Amino acid sequence: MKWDTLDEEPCSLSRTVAVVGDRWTLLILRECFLRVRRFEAFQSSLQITRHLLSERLKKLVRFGILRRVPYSEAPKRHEYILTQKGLDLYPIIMAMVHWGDTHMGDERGRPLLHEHKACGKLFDPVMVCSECGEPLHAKQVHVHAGPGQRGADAA
Amino acid sequence: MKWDTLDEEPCSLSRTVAVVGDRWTLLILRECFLRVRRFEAFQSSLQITRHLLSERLKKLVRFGILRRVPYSEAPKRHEYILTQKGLDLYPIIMAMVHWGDTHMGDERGRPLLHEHKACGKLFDPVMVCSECGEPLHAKQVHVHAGPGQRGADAA
DNA sequence: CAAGTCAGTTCCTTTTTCAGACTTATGCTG
DNA sequence: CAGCATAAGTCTGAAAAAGGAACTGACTTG
Repeated sequence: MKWDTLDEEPCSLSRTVAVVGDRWTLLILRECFLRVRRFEAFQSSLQITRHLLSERLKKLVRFGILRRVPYSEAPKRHEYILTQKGLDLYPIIMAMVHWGDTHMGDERGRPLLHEHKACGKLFDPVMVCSECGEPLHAKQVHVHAGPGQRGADAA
Repeated sequence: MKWDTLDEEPCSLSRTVAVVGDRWTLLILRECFLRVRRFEAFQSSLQITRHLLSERLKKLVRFGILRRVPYSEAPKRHEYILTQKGLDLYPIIMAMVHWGDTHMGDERGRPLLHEHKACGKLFDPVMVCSECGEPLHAKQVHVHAGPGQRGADAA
């Protein structure tokens, strides 16, 4: 597998994996959604090596997930803010959190609870069909080749 | 970071990342959802080295995502089938596919189209609140510490 | 009975990752 | 203004993971 051109594969999953398909990147994104924005803050909360953090942040900026915004001119300093493209990763993160809550829990209960400000309740994320609104299950989905297909790929 | 105990972190995202947080594992799961089940089939469609494939399949079986089921006794052969725990990863995969469709597309259009058998239409997956049914956005969610929290973690 | 298939395993090389020290620019403190 | 702190990196050598390719073993098929 040539990981450097994974984002050009005729498979949307591969293209997403090219961006978020490694452990550190997913953990960095978790921190972003928890409103962490600065290099030192990422580093100390994740205990990631500075070298890798630097590299991963650059990659996320290159892919347009984060924007590097100056917050101080005197000593030039920047923070990393989620773009819309980055914010749109939220369902992926929430789906992973929910799966972890459901299948990897321990006796202490879930680590975090999520409140939906719109309705004021604690909730779980549910994935539904955009057309009929019913919850989706793998076995009820049929896959067709789309216009962007080459041979046979994707999920 | 001690990757070998990531599945015991007080953070549901970390625990999920422990299982699916690498590129090969995600691509293997894609194939599973496309009904690939056998060693040779995974290997030839992904071009993964046999060594890594063997290791990843073992890990997925150990975590209870796949079940190794015999399909021939004479020469002992097995296939790898998604368990319920594995099928429940579907929203993660679909969220990734949808993000790829939306943000990593090229001029040829999307590689695959998904039909919901229940309603018969081509659809996109949408993540909604389990309580009010409205689509979820990162900025409308407030996070509270849950009973399983230690210090401060998770998304 | 030679060749092929399936599901791995073994061995060796190359690439990534890790841990920690070093750098650069600046601000704060006495 | 010397000395320490802070933020955001870069550099380096050792350890771990991934890649490539050949090898094994238990059959099956022509």
